[in-house]
Amino acid sequence: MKIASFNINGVKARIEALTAWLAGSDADVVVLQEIKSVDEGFPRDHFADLGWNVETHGQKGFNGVAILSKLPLEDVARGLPGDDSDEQARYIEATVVGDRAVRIAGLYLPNGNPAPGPKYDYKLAWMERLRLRAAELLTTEMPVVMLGDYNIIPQPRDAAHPQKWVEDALFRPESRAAFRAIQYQGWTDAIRIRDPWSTRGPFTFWDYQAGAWNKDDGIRIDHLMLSPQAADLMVETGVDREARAGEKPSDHVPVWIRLAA
DNA sequence: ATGGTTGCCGTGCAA
Repeated sequence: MKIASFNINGVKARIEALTAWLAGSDADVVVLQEIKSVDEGFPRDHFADLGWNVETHGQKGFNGVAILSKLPLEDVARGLPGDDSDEQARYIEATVVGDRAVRIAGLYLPNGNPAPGPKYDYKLAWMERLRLRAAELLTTEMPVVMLGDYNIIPQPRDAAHPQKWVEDALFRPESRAAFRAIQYQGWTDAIRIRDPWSTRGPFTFWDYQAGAWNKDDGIRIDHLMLSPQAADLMVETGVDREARAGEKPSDHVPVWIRLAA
């Protein structure tokens, strides 16, 4: 079972690029972030005609997450638990049954800039809710893949120029500590352990501004976090870097994992 | 150091 995450930065603006990438990938399950669409506006029929089951958790104008799956999706849950007053659409879960049942948690973690400030406070509060949900997911002892745009640069080697990010919400100590607090519950950072001694990258995001892609001025903020039961099934993982060079690209590229499930 | 881009929607905001 191949599982991917792709922050597409607008599903309607990206429908051609996304369709082309899906056709060239053999992904079975894809979580999307920043669909920037309400549920009714999502081009559901377009993807259904291509054989995808579609579950969305959308919002007007910004945010919004979705799951596309070739396999049936069961027990779909929308929204991150822990704050009924939170209106932002950033989290969706579902179970995919291949050879094994795998719980998928697709997330779009708040950016948090400018920091400090209310947006940073929201980011950290959201991460505390995610920590609690992640702990619950581990107790199921299922293979769980918790993946998406975390908006966290875990370590200096995850940025081309880490000194540029020291004041940024993606790299501030509190953000990184909150990420570690989740990771050290027992989650495996699939892209990092693919090349554990890398001193630079791989990157998953390059800003549209200032020629960041041409200078390879990237950061690694899209992550695949695996429960122990999922990590045991891991056979391959990758970053589809070439997607950033295509026509009308997203500023993120897909990250993926293949499980023996 | 500064300025640099894109998407949603029809303007300023979010990233």
